[in-house]
Amino acid sequence: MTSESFTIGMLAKRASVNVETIRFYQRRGLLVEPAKPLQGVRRYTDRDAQRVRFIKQGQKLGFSLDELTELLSLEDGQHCREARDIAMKKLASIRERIEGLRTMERALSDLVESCSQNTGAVSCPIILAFLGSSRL
Amino acid sequence: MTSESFTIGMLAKRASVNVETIRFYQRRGLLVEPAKPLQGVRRYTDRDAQRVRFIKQGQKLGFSLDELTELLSLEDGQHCREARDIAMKKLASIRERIEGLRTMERALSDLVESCSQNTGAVSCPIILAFLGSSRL
DNA sequence: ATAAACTCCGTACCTAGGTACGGAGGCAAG
DNA sequence: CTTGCCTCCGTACCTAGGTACGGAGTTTAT
Repeated sequence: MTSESFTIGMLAKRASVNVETIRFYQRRGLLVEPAKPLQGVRRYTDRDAQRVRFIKQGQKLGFSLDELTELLSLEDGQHCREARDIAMKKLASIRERIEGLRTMERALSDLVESCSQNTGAVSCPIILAFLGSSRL
Repeated sequence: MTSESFTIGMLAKRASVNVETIRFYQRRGLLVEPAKPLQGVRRYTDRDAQRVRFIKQGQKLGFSLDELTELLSLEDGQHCREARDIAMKKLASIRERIEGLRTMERALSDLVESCSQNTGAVSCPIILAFLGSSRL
């Protein structure tokens, strides 16, 4: 049922990306550009579509294209330790980002709250907080 | 103690940014470029330094330069409700980002764990998970 | 067989938030 | 009065991850 090979436009459709994205990945070295036949256009296979989906999937998990290039070099599934190391590093950085955002969240929600209690409108606590960098 | 006015280089130093950043903010409309005297160079005051620090402070809280432009228009402290609305929107988007990251964190830590249990190295679960997009 | 649709290829453009460069003029100290 | 920073100004460049454009060749459908 899976067709043998298809054009770049079909590949893009199968992987739910733009044709330009495919070309961009080729330029970035994430995908190999198949040789162009003397007559006709380049042909792609399911493996290419799978690779593009791999990239998109990885991006959803927060991996950069550089990191995905690294992961793709382990494609054969025989480098579990390396893949795990990359994933663990990414996990650590995600946890850091969560912590940073939580700090922002606390500071900001404190500000919003003090703003709500600010009757009379003498001066807005948010503006004050930004101007005086002592807190935050 | 506070000097009356100073040059762009001094302003940059006081606000802990590069001179180019000051100029960039002027181009973006976050800072007003003072008129250039016929003789000599432009002069800046403590208010300018305060404004730059406001921007840097806001960035730390996750505000974009566009949002800070908006906040700076409320500088007089008399628009508490508007400032609070902006802050609340930002708070909501920060909470969304935290949720997204937490989803990534769970998925990745599951992968790392299954990787650790993968003795024999038949095929790496991380690679498999990326290839088959069914899970995640 | 011809028009529509698609591919190929290079290049330019986009957001965000700056950084870097280079020449011309100003300014202050020795 | 000259050496050596500093300012001014425009423009180009950077990362990340693409998107858009345009002309020429190819393929497909009618």
